[in-house]
Parts: sequence; structure tokens; C-alpha cells
Amino acid sequence: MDICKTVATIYNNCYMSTNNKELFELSLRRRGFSITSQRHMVFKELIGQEPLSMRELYERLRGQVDRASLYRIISVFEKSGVVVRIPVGWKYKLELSEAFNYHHHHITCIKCNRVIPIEEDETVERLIKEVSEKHAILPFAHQLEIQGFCRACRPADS
Amino acid sequence: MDICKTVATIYNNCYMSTNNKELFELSLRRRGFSITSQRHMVFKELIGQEPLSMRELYERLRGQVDRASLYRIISVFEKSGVVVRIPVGWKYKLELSEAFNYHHHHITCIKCNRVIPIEEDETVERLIKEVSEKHAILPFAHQLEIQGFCRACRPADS
DNA sequence: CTGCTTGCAAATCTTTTGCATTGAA
DNA sequence: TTCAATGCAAAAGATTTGCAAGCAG
Repeated sequence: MDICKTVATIYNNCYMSTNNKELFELSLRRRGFSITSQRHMVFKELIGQEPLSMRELYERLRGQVDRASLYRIISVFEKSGVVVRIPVGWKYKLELSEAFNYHHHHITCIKCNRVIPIEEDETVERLIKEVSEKHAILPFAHQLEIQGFCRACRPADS
Repeated sequence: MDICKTVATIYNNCYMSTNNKELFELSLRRRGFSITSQRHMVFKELIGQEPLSMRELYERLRGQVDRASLYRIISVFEKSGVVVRIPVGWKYKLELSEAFNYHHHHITCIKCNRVIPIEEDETVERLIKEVSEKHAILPFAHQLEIQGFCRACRPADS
């Protein structure tokens, strides 16, 4: 085990020792799902991470959680409001929902593929509200994704 | 052939007879791609349709375009700016880009799954501009998706 | 205990690739 | 004529399912 892994473990334990863990367990119980060690492992793997694809998540849990179980667990997590899927290019990635990981949006750099989080913004909220009223809908969730050049990759002439 | 199919064909022909067809061909040529009958078929199948998944598009072109070719054609269309992928739930769907199908966003009803288009709005444009300036990025494209209850499915008590 | 979860294996679905043939320019 | 595009077959990758065994409540 290398130093990075160790630091990550300590980091995760810090999070897990707060009431994030209780909230996680409550979220599952509320929906009638049970708490298992695999579900804990998956949850911990998502804490403090940038959005991960199924494959990345699976790699990180190799030998600890079966692939089929992982899919089933993610499905349970979605139903419980623990994780959300965010569209990235043609695929999607997974991250903890706003309850664990304050709600935000993303900018993806089309050159270096870096994902820059945008904090939930009063502007975005207002927009959703306006649009919803105009169409007489009751908003439940929303995603905003922007693609462009990040500061570093920005062409010189702009 | 049923009446719906016939109407759809006439409808598509109307579109194709306008300069949409020229724009389509120009878009491909501009990028050095050639015009083929399969590409025409795929393009026509997308005209005036709500967003389609790969599978739906393939079904509609059964026997006319090979599956592998369809994927290659869609890839070419994306590079040429003819189609865009929009995230819908865990998957994505395809629709003609704003040049053929004015740029807009979508609201998906979480009950009946209807997709309601939102016209490109001055509010949305302003939001993208503000956020981009704040993060010093150069925006290239963006997607906004909202999920909620549509007018019809809206619970009575809200 | 009992029923929900998991792991394993296999099925299914989606997307990509290699290659010989066809067709656009 | 020449090179890009297509169809076919097969590979690769992603997701789902059936079922027996294991574990949480």
C-alpha cells in the first residue's frame, strides 16, 4: 500500500466519522434497503472524489465488490438519493448527491478533459425557477453542463 | 404502409426541398466528408423528430443502413455539427443541431417521460456568459436539462 | 429464521474494428 | 481512377439476469 492510498483512507475515515455516515445509512433505510459492507465500500470510494465512471469505480474496488453487485448497488444508491449520474460527453459519471457533496454543475475542458465544478449559484437557481414557471412544470432535478476551453487550454488569441 | 408513415414522408420531403438539404450537404463537404445515400437517409430520419436513441434510429432504418455504418455516420454528423447528443436519463438521444433545429434545452417529465423542449432563452445565454467569465473559460457548447412533473402529471397539491 | 444481497457465470445489449467490396468525386 | 464509405462478421465493452449461498435485521 502506497502513501497516497494511506492518505486517502485517513481522509475518508474523517468524512465517515462525521454524520455523513449516518445520513448515508438513513437514506438507505428510509427506502427499505439494508446496510452492507459492500455498500459502505462503494459509498466511501465516492467520497471526496471527482465524478467517476462505472469502470473507474469498479477498478478501484477490484476484488472487493463484484461487477454485477456494483451495478445493483449504484441502482439502489440512485433510488435512495445517494448518488447522481452526470452526463460527460457520450457517457456518464457518478458522484455523491448534493446531500453529501453540495449540489453543483460542471465545466468540461474540450482539450484536456478536466472537469471544473461550478458551485450552485443563485443565477442557476433563478433560471430554473423562471423556466419552470414559464412551462408550468414542477422541477425536481436539473443538470447544467458546459464544454469549453479551460484557463490553461484557452487559445492565445481570445 | 400506413397513413402516418405517408404523412411523415411528405413532411420530410417538404423539409428536404428547402435549403436544409443544401446546408446538410455543405456541412459535410466543409469537413471533407462525402455525400452518400445512407447519410441522406439518416439525416432525413432525424428531421422533425423528437430526440431518438441509437436503437430507435437503427430500427427506423432497418435494412437500409447497417448498424456499424450508422454509428460511423452519426460520428461524422457530430464532427460536422449536424447532430448533437443530449443526455436523457442514463442514456443519450440524438437530434439535429441548432442549425437545422433551433437550439434548445429540454424538460423531461419524471412520470410520463415526455420531453418538452425549452426554447433558447436570453436567460440561459446570460447565465452561460456569467458563469464562463467567473471561471475564465471559453465556452463552446452547453446543455441544460431539467426533470420534473409536467403540467398534466403535476400532483394536485402543488 | 427470512428475505434481501452478493458472487459467479452467462446472457444481452451497445459500440467498435478489420477487411473486402462498392460508390462518390 | 482513387480513396473514402459501406456491409458483414466478429471483437470488445457495458449492463443485466438467474440462481445458489451468505448475511442483515
